[in-house]
Amino acid sequence: MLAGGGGVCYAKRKRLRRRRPEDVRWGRFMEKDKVYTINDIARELGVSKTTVSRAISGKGRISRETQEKVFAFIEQHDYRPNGPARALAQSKTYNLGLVFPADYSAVDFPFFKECMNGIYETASRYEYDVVIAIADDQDFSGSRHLVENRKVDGMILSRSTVGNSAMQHYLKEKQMPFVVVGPAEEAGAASVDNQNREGCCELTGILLLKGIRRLALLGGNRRHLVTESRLQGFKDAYRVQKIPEEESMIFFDIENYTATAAAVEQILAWGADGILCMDDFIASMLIGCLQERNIRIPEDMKLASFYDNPQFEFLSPTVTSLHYNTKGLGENACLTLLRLLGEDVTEEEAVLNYQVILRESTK
Amino acid sequence: MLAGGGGVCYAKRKRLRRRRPEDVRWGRFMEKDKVYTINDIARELGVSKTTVSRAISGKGRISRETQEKVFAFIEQHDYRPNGPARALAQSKTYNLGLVFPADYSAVDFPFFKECMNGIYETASRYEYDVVIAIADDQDFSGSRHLVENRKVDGMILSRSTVGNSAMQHYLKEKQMPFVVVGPAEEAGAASVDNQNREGCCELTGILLLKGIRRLALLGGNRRHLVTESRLQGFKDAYRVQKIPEEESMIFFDIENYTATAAAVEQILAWGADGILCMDDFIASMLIGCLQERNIRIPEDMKLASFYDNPQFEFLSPTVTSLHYNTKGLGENACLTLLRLLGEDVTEEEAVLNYQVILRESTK
DNA sequence: CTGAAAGCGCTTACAG
DNA sequence: CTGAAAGCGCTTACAG
Repeated sequence: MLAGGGGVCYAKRKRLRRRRPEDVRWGRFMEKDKVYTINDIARELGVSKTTVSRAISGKGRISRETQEKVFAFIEQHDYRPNGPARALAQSKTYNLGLVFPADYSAVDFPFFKECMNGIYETASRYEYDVVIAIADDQDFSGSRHLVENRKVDGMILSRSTVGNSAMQHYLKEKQMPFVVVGPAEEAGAASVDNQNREGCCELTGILLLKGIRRLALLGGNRRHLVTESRLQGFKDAYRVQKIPEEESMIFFDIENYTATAAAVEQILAWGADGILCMDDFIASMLIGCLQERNIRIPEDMKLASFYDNPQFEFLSPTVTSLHYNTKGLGENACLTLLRLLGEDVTEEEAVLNYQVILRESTK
Repeated sequence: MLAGGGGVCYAKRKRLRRRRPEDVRWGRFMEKDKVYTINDIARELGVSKTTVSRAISGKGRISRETQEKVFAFIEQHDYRPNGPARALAQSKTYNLGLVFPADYSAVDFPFFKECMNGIYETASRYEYDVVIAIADDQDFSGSRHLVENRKVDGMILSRSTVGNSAMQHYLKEKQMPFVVVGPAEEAGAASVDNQNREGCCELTGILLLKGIRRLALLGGNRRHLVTESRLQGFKDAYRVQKIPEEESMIFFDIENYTATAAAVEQILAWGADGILCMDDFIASMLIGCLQERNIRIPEDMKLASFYDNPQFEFLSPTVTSLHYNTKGLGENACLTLLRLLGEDVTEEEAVLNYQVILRESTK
């Protein structure tokens, strides 16, 4: 509602003549819930807007007294700086871009959810907002829009794929700071990662120690770099325990039931007694597939997986899996980016450890 | 890289003296990849920036010839308007806020993912970006930040809960346009919803027609309005088929395994021959719970669910469930909001139908 | 159809 | 420690 404005509503205002100084003085456009500008504060307090700005930002010398006066006013009238104005003056939006891959499956979502939560919370703590984009290697126009229209100060790429280099290259060329979650493609690019290789090595090692003799590995999309890291970890375990790799069988790109069933066929013919799945989605397809063939888990076949998706916690049998600190991963990605942006980040990084959770499927 | 600037890098620029007109004339700060402003275009083309602005926006009269000249230049130099500057001048950010609930469980994620995709794609089509917030009824400070710092033009609340009225009330008072996904709390607030009541009525009806005599309903969080809608649909089906409600048994707030097990106890004692779950998460816990007791599905107990989460597609038994057009829901939410913002939305809304997918669990 | 000018609400070198 | 002034890159009523 406008006081004295004659029923003029917000949405229509742009059709009116431009608001003029005298209108403000006369209170013609004063709303009940006035939105203060730095000018209003300066006027009311009898100081210059330079001073107000300094009090708020804390940059430059300012007397304690003046600063407190400004703070009191701000507090009382719930003043907040106008984002776009600040962004224009500082060439800084206080926005972070978060890029999701277009092709992630529903099962990856808990990963992205956790990651997003970590990023969001951390960004908020530093007064940044996060704007999203969805992109894949063929089309990252959404991300390009964010950089070209100067809507963000930096970006977080939430999954690195083998073919992602075009986008990373682009960002580097545009001098847009970015960090990638997972191994980075572009030389010198910042990245955060949880220890996929080490974790997979540990999990594989445990399976081997449990006496599994013929272990199969069901991998996901080979273009996802995480797949490669885990493969390395798998091989590491064989090396450490001096077991020849011939006693393993490896599959990739297991992304649907058909692929799973085909792999199972071979795995059974080969005589495996254990299967390691690179993610919970594969594990869930696998369980269905094995049950169909009346193969008992863990009696006939041991099973282990990654991610430790809470959705599969209640299935029977429960699946031994590797648990990551995904939220911490997001937090660290954000902290890393904030540092690139010149923020004074003093808080400690989250520790990105992993732990193997043993359940029925490997009993 | 800067031409003639002496190895000065972008990040350090703010420590340098302010860039002056003569620097630009002398090319002192010209980067290889110059970022053009509307002023540059005007100068190069020998027109005023007013004209350039008009050519770009298409507002006001402008000669075809001039417009084409401007377009050509823009195209060639890949000019994009500076977002913050435009936002400041127009009091319009071209950002939409998307509010996620803080408490959604992993199983809800496919829902939010689909919804988000729909929103993102639609927003992009209208040149809007989407910035996220995470909020619950107790704390919506993140959303408040978005409105108070004028970072968004409108908001989409991605789930309506019973206690959500505080936030909706706040938005209304601040005159921030918003639309809620699901039934709206605040009178007169815009909302989009898929037909939960109708869908649940249909699914329930099918179960009853299949000869299930004692049907139990396992509901989710009662504070989520979707729970209420589905309950109504459930009751509708009984009414339609003139079956007394005594032949049903209803539970709410089934959010963990303990609650599920407790409900199952009662359900079995009661002698149910069918169970309808309000979401896939409940269904997955239920399957585990029933298998533990060696109760066969569908022989001993029929089962049906909602959402049709692809993650559960490969489990055995496969579960009969209701499939929604969640992405369309997001699209429509976005279209509705864009209309509230005065955008000229001509495209048609997605149709939000639902369909029952029959699977093994009700055979 | 086009342009000069004022304005959006901030920040920041510069000069007291 | 404080302020006047210029600037960030757009838009838009107004006057040709």
